Amino acid sequence: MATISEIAKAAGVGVGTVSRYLNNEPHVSEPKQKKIQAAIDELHYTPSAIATQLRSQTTKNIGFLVSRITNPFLAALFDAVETNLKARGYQVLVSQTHDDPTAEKRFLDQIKTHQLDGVIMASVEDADLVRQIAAEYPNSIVLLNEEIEDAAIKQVTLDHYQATLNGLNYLYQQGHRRIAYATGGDFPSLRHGQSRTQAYQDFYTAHQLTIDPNLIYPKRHGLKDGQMIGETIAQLNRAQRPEAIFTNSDEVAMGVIAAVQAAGLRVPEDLAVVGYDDQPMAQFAPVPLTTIKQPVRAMAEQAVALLLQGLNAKAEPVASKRDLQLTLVIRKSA
Amino acid sequence: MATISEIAKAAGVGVGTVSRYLNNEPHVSEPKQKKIQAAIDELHYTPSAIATQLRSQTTKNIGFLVSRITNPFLAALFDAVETNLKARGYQVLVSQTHDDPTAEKRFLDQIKTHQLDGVIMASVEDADLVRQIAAEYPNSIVLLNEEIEDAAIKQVTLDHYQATLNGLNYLYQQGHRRIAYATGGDFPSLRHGQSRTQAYQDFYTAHQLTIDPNLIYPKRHGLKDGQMIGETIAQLNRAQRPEAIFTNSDEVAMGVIAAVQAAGLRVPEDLAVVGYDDQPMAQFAPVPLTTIKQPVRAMAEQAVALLLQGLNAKAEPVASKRDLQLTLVIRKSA
DNA sequence: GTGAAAGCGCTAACAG
DNA sequence: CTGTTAGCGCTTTCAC
Repeated sequence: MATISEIAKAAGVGVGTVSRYLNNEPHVSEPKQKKIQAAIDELHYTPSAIATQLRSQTTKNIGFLVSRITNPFLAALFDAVETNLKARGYQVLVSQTHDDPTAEKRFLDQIKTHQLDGVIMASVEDADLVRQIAAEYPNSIVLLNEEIEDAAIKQVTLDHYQATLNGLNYLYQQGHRRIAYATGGDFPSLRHGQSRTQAYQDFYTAHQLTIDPNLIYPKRHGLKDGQMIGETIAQLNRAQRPEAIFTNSDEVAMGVIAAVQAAGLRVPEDLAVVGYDDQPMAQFAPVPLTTIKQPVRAMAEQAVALLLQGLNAKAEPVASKRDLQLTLVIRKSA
Repeated sequence: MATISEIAKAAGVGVGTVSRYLNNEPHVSEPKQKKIQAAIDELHYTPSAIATQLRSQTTKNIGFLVSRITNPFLAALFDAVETNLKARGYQVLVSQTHDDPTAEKRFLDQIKTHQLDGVIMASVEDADLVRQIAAEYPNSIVLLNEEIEDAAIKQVTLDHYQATLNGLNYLYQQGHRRIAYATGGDFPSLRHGQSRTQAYQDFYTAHQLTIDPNLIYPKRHGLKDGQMIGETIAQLNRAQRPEAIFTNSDEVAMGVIAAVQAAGLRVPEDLAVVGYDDQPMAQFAPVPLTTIKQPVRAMAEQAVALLLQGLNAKAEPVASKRDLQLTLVIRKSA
């Protein structure tokens, strides 16, 4: 594997000149340019990125952390982030936690070892750890799709509280009073979904209704989980059964729909269902899904801008908050 | 940011000793170990991964190339690959081509610049380029979900020909004779899908049927594409309309189902549909999908083993071919 | 056991 | 314009 000094020798010039030529700097005479290029071609030379990284103390690598990329919403988020970052000359490294905090820790360690210039976290397992690392490297971390109560942490924030309220109120307008709620994490979660859960509680209070604890499904976020919830609901008798369910992800919603339909219930007549995210699949569900659309592109853009403005001195403009609207998309399921 | 020599100085030892300590090598006396550890703690030292990489000429980074990670099947493949590789101490870097050959080229360049120890390609845009790079770095590239006619290229191969034939024969047994075919790429593609397409042609020949060119849909692989195909089919009159359609991915199949159902046709009575991949979503489709299941885990394992055996001297056993079965999963759509 | 020193391949500062 | 040199932080001989 040829090195820069071999090229220098072969071209009969100094290594500095080769370096300058490689980096398109001025002050390299025509004849030497030709000789250098000839040497490069002949020896099949390719500069070593690692050496450059060591020199420049920067890798141009950004880490992206997710619980699992098979979650379509997270995949869409990654898609947008990667496209964005690649266009700016960065490579993206993906790590999945599969809900394991140690995986998150190992991931974050890479910023300490300088393998990563920065990270975008679309999942967080251990909020305290994140706070701690963020305190040490405030410019290298940004949260996307997760929010932590901490002004010092860069994060993309959306008004999930209001969006949830909108969804719930829509259901209310349709005449539903017994509305079940399937959270994405634990209930109440300390982070993601906290504001959604808060909205659920406030909604009940505002309408002077009482929450039926049996209608809270603090399950995980998969299709299978939704299916289990749907089966549970289908077994309830008429009085116990909720009239509608607000879920925290389209996947859960689709699982619910499949299960209740299999049990002979109709959607939305017997059970109205509202999803969250507006995944592409949502409109192709057995009953097109009413859901809350997240502005994936804008979210990714803002996350990237937030991160890059911390890495580079030259501040990039951060996407405006105005683009970060969550909107209720009404379809046939509710 | 503390460096190893600062630690050495603080601990009153030589850098070599610190390095040995860090790497758990023997020959470091107890007292020095303590002093070194104390210095490390005090200065918050973390070794620089880049320097180690430059020294060792290896990054422990593997690249994974896909057209787009939002394709659920590719996401599942990545999930399996990443999990596998992480367990072996490697980090995975994802690049999406979005069907752009230049993106593929930039990606492959990283193996020349030694940013990546190796790559797994789950998509290939320019087969010639891949052949060329693979010839140069035979140990650093493995193909997954793509096959290129070239014995010198490491790749995970499956019998798509037979699987396609099985799917088609199943449709034949159900009494269908006019069977449409939606390929994943161009028809005939030179790579992926080539064997599937070949099977389609051979199937027609074997049953002494004639292929109706109008029943070939050489579209791309998304939900939207499937939807368009479905709309096209729905507009055909009874005589022109196919009785069944064999698609090259579940996404396309689901798009087709949604569109024909929307147009008032019944599945499978008016149109039987067979998918490919057996994505999780497939069983939750409006009509649970008959499809061909790909052994994702085993495929990923074999790809990783194939790659690692090339990178390390110590040969890892490659997963057996026997696990790489494609199986027809019969559900309600056909 | 352990310190000193020589690089890994590149860039940037400094003389000419 | 351009060659030389000094590191970036780490590992690995090689003596002592």
